[in-house]
Amino acid sequence: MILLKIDEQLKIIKRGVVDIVTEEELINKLKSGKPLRVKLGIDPTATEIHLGHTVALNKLRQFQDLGHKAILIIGDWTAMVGDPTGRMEERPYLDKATVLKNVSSYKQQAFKILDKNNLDIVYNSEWFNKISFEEVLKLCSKFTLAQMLEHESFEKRYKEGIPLTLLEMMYPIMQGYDSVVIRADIELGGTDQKFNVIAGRFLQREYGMEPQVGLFTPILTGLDGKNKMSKSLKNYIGINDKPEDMYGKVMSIPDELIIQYFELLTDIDVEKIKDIKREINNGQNPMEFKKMLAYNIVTKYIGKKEAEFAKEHFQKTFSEKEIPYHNYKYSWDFETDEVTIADFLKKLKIVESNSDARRLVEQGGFYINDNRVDDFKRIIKKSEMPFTFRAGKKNFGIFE
RNA sequence: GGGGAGAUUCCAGAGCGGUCAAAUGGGGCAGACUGUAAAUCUGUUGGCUUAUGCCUUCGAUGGUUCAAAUCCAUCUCUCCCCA
Repeated sequence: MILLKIDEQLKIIKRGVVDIVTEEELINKLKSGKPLRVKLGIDPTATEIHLGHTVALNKLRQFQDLGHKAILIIGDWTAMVGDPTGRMEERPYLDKATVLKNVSSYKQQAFKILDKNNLDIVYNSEWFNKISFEEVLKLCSKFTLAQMLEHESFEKRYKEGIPLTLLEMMYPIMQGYDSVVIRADIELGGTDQKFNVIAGRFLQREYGMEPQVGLFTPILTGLDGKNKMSKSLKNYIGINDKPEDMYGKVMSIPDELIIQYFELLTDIDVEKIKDIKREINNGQNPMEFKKMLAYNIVTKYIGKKEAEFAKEHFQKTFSEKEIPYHNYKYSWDFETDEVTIADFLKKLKIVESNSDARRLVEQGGFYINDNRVDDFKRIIKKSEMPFTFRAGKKNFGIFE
């Protein structure tokens, strides 16, 4: 693989990157002409990768395409500890079985973005299972409390009197040690990873290595337009989402996020994105661009055919107010031929309790065959099939 | 090791013997409006065969009382100050 010229590489590398520590070191590393070892760590704390994760994954892919060596660290060990970054409370300690379960699905999802060929996948349990306590102490001796408190999350928690354990403070050290073990030249991460990445630089230096360069991508804002995209806040778009859901979720983002999403989640040319920005500012309906964005994202992560489908689905559902019941087919799966609304909704996992169901009905959010149901005591009969139902805005389907 | 403060429903945070399923705000959900945007407004937000009824909930366990989130004891956890 022949590497591109340095300035051409830099142009690609720097797209969507908000900070480099340091650019000068990066250039020097590129000048060596050798493929660089580019590290990205992901902790399998949940089963699903969402678009927030893909920002850095995309960047890693770009390095692969440039001929560098991608090293994906699966933090099966660090996942148990949990990254305390940005957290105001201790994360529940994940058990090994859960983590292992997450690992396999993570890998499958990561391959949607990464090139399998030029990729090393390593688990940090490989070294953390073996590390001696002596070595751990040695690592700890490199850091002072004051250094740790430079970490904003730690300082904040400390100052506000919120519990902060030593275990959590070990996290940056562990992540840094990963870089030492795999001899990373570059580490990718969101800006929130700065402290952890810099800890890696620090440790590498202590171990007599040239420090890695930190390359930071912005944090993708979630669907609520306020917080970072995360599973726990339920403001995410999953990489395994159904095409129509992915499309729909993109359509539901606040307008202010459109440009950010274009920049971080699509391969659309930077100049083109600037044009879009200008047009929106000139009063063009942002919805049109949002549709384009949604189409692009679905195409990229799922496929063109699915994107077409999702687009049509959206058009029908929301623009023409025709609810596509037929896309969600159900068969009569109840124990009896007659069920109450509460049982119906509980079985479909739309509500969790009878009270919940009652509320939904009382508030006018339940429809059968497009007729609002006011009577909570109404019985749904198998003989009514086929019929359509709708509960709130997001849940609907047809029984046939 | 010593002293002090605290643990409340999804979150923050009131309540400090009955009127407490527990104020208020945030979040969630539903409705109106709309571009499944934002903003706004309204309702709702423990559970139960809807009942001015019952059950479970205010860190845990025991106790006092006709009655406890509220008082007492012990325990667990957290924060602060001093060593």
